[in-house]
Amino acid sequence: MNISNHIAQLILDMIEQDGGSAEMKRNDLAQTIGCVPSQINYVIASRFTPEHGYIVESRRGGGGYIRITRANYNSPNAVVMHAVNAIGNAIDEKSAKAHIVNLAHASILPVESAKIMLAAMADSCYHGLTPQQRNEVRAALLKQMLMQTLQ
Amino acid sequence: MNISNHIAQLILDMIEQDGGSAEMKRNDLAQTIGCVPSQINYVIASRFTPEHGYIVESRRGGGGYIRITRANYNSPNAVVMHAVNAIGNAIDEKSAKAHIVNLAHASILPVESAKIMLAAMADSCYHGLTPQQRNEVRAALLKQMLMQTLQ
DNA sequence: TAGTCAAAGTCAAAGATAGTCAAAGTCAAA
DNA sequence: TTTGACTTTGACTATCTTTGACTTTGACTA
Repeated sequence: MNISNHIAQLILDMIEQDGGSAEMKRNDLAQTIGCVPSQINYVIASRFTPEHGYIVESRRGGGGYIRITRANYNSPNAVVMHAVNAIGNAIDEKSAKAHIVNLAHASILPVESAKIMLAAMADSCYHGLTPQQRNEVRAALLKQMLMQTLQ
Repeated sequence: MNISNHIAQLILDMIEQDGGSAEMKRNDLAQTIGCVPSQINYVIASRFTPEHGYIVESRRGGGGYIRITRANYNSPNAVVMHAVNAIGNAIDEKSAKAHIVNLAHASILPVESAKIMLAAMADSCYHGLTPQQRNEVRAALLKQMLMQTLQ
């Protein structure tokens, strides 16, 4: 068993115990497991992504922490998760908006929420970026926003 | 829990108790908490800014004090427009989130909307961009989303 | 008015965390 | 054997907090 799987399992256990979320100090966790701190980042980046249904927040400095929250996965949420997984790591304005409109149309997203997300998908917001960058940032944003609605 | 959070919580409680404002002696507060006086300044500078919706007044010398007041609002649209104007063409994650939390706290933004916007402000969404680009795109996005809520 | 003391303000250094990135290692499949 | 995906490592960076020396301001008294 490699170390990364071990770390992931520990985090999963913490989330389970804590009823849906886990908060930890990166250095402490690395210490108890016996790995370099940055490996925690690797594990999070590879196994606790929005596609996997997790939201990650963190803070540096004294009192810093990493918090991982699992979106709860009931049936309306499954549709959103499906969309999140379909987005990939880049998406153009039209496709992004189509996803949002679909979810709103299916009454899975409140109209208010959909409007805000639509506003954030407009190409005009991404002035100064290459088309490639735009699409990548847009995908990241859309996924984060959609995940947020599952909280 | 770090000391700064503790100080912030105390101040918040005082404001709550006093119905919107709190007045204190910096040295006394530092004494009771057990920190150096200048840490009070740090907490105020990082958590009780105008962006967070607070007004801070103070006076040195004998009988000196620090007074922190939660700003009160009248016309919701005006407040949003004020925020939009204050954002300028670049903003960092902390300030952006402060604005949103502030508007939500003043019941100008529904919690749902605020959550979505907060998700979109996270630095992690802007992977691959320079700090400058991040702040510019973030500002554009936040303004677009806030404008969207105007009625 | 000048001097003294009692506040609060400023700022930079040190400390405490977490993040990024690229190089090197591992291992299984082609 | 080569290749490529995945993992491990550590040097370097970014951010947030804590501390204390020094400065500025205001009130009061001689």
